[in-house]
Amino acid sequence: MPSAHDSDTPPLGDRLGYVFVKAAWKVRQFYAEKLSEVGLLPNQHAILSTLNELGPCHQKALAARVVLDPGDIVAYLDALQKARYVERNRDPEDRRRQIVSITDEGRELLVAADRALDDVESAVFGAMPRERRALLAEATAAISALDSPAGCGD
Amino acid sequence: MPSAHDSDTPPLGDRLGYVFVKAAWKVRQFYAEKLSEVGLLPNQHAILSTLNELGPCHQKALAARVVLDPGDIVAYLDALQKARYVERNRDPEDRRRQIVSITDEGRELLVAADRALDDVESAVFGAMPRERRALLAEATAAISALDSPAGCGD
DNA sequence: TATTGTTATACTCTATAACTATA
DNA sequence: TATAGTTATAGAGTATAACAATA
Repeated sequence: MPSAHDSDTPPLGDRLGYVFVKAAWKVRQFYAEKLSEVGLLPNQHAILSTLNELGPCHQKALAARVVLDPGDIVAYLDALQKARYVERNRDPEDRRRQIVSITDEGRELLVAADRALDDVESAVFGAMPRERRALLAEATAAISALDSPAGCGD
Repeated sequence: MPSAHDSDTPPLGDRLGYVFVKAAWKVRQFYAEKLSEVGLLPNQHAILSTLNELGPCHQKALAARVVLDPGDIVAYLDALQKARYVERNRDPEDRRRQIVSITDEGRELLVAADRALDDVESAVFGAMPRERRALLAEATAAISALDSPAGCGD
């Protein structure tokens, strides 16, 4: 079998990491589709949700929390600010900084967005047996906690 | 509490889908970093691996299998062909089509790439007990099998 | 098939302004 | 004060990736 794979080259479907990433990509698409119904990108929802959770905060802290490049958050905030979902105000204590806060309109939109996302979550994960869902949560938490795979950062 | 979230707007970290996607993104970055050591992009590895698994096939079939837009696979194949990792030959039975096949050099590179990915896989998932890994594979497969979340495509 | 263009995302580099510390 | 160094933000530019329209 000249072109068949051997044990050194497993099919992509046999790689747990590959199917894991593929499944997550699908979930993300479901999120994105749902969020587009309320006119939000996933990252914009993450920003609104984080602002609502933390309260007003500096752009840098916000970028760190939502794991966005500080150079990229500007455009997201520009769009959200233009639509009046967030406000930016100079910090009077350090005028280099902007304090970003969610507006009442932003909070309204966030509620609608989260309601929509609840549908996705329950559709994707709600059908699973409880133990399977718990396992998935555990496994993802363990992976998120990895700094860099051991034997990978050499 | 004017800015605190209520039950309608859970923190992002409480959404299983969100942490799932975030963990998978991390895994994908590990893959990408490792693959860059052998000079491959993730999609290029997927192409080589698929060609090795399926044998020579048409670009369209290849694109469908690796879930790439037929209009995007061209550039990946151009690069792989230039580096002699794949060959493109006109199908004698339908000279509009190209038959793509992996070369011996391509297969060598694939072996090296897969060996590198094995390191990532074992670092990320190797710590899990075998049964748990199997369950995780099941859970992700179930998600991948979803067409569109029920109650989502209305 | 291939080309072209658009969008989303991610990263890098540079510029500007404002702060801090020190001579 | 003046100067140097740092920080927060902004903007330009590049790269991967997914997708749409058309040749």
